[in-house]
Amino acid sequence: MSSEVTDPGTGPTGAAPTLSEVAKRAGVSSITVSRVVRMPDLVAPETRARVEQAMRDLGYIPNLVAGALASARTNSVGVLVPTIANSIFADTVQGLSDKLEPLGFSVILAQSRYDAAREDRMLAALLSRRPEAIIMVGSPATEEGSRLLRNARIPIVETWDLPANPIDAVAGFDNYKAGVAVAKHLVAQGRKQLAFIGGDDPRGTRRWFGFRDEALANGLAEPRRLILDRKDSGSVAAHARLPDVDAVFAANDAHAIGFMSGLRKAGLLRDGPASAQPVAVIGLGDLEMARLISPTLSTISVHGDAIGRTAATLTLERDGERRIDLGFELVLRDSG
Amino acid sequence: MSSEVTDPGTGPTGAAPTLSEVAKRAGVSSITVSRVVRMPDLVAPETRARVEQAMRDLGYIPNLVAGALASARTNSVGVLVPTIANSIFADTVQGLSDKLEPLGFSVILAQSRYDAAREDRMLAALLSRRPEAIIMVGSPATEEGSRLLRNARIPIVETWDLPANPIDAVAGFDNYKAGVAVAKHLVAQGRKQLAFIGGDDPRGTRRWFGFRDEALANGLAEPRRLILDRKDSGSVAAHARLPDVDAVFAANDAHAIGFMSGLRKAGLLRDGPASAQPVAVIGLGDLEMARLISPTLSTISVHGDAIGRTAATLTLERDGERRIDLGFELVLRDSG
DNA sequence: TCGCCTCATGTTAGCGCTAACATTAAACCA
DNA sequence: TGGTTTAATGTTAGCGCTAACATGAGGCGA
Repeated sequence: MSSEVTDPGTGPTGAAPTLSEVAKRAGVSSITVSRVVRMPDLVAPETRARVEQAMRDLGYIPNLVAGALASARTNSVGVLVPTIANSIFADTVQGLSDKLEPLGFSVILAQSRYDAAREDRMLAALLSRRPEAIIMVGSPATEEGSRLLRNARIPIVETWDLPANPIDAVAGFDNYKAGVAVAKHLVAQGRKQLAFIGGDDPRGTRRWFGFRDEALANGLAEPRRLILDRKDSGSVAAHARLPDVDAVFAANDAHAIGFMSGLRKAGLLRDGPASAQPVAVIGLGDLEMARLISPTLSTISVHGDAIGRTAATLTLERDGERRIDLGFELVLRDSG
Repeated sequence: MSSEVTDPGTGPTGAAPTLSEVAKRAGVSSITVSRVVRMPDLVAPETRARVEQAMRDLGYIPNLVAGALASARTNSVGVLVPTIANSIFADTVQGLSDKLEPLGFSVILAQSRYDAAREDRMLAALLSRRPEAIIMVGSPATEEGSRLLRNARIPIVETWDLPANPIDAVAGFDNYKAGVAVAKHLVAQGRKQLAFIGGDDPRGTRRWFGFRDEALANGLAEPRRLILDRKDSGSVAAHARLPDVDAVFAANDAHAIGFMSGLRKAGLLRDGPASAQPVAVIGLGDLEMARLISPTLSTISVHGDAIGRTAATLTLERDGERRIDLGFELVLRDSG
């Protein structure tokens, strides 16, 4: 009851208060304070109350850096994405972080910017923080990156694809099949001159291969492939470079919408249904926008947040299936 | 020249190799290895080469957790955003991380999900990792959060707004003025029945006040304010709840585009210029999409990535102006 | 030749915490 | 009653690294 106020708090004078300062103030040993923080059930209620009061008095905030070193558990996961801005990967980061934060894990975020050297640097930087797992979009671009991850002896989750020889766990979908599905649909619609626009990153390329192979398998001419620079704002101009095509698969919704904008300028966009479109456009990602614009965008819907949540689960559970195919859906609307 | 291969690498057998294992293999003391990692210039070239070889042999990855504890420098910054998915805050995170990663800082990311209690928990979680600075969107929602940050004695950067009494530094713009600018423009266009749609978070509310005050100051009726749930997919339905309005300011581009979709269904959207629109629509954020859809979206353009970069600079430089107004621009296109 | 400086490397102690193993007192039981 | 369990707390050592302060060898000017 009587709190022995020997010192009214070191206050925000000097450095942050430590466990042992709290311990001294509460008249217990530091390990008892540590227990109050981590396993309060092991401490008698009165002692606990005294310690909690001391923590409040001093404004104690546990130092997880020291705790991590002592316990060899950092309670953090490293997350590597190509980019976080304007990208569907943000959904994945949100999904995994929603799952991990309540469990006391922190997310250390790094961006590779689609640059293999930077990716390796970021992987090394992440690993030097000793995360308990690494979740990344795609697979390491270099042998060196792969080696780093293999030697780390922690759960590694590759996402957004289904690599043939994963390092450890996988949560993604089959990008090749996505390309196939789009081509199949366009062929069924009677389209003849197909084209693919998008980047040349591994996943985009896999989509392209599926798209092309299926077109060829159906007796169509080899589709054109337009590799757009990442900054190539929405590929508005792409249409000029693709005369005569009657169907386009864009590697993401932003490119698709940009392309549609080019079509509109050329008078080749209708507000009617897919069958009325001179040029069919299919995107990938299923942004919220896709169903709000006119004509509504047909697209391959992938569950970015589910990928994140699944990846989080895979980092936490070491056993069970380590290769989760979250699939995709071809959502047909008015654009193609 | 002759590398004395006493032990061909502990290999990926047991735990990660430590500084002193590298030291033993290279025949130096651990501090020398530490120097090779951190200040290579202080080490003689031959010694350095020997140490580097040992590091390679063992696959040594420095343990920054231990280094941080010993040096009291974590080389990390905590970043708190309301949400990262589908949000313009992703630009800010990208901006700051692009600036900080090359300097060896890691980004620890946390989401508050617009929840004050979660925000406080996340702030405490971030601080327990002893970041060297905290960058957050907005200001702490609670007194407790504020106190935590004030006591942390590290640079704190509040962004996306210009709070009257910032904790430390600020990089943002005046949300109130943004609302004023939009109302002013709509009034000049001859619009009479204004409405505001968006969330009721602090920044959205500030925009609303500016918007309302300016409308009233111009003799218009008090604008309607429709508070949308965050999940309220694009506010397609909002139009039904706002009959008779002839101008709408949406707190973000997604809401604006959703509202336009509702207008289109109601036959109230033209492909012509702003003057031809029965209902003017202005967004905020200037997503890439804004200029690709039809009609193109008029919007308040804010520089999310510049906010991030500026925030990063403010964490690194303790002196100089600590309140940076990045401004905004009213970008007029065809929607209003 | 001596004192002094510089360069390269080493020694020592400790960052703030936790794992693992005491220790003590009370509770329990046959 | 004495041994054994259980609950509550403490002691000790050390996680892997770095700051701060030695140490020693060689260079160098007078």
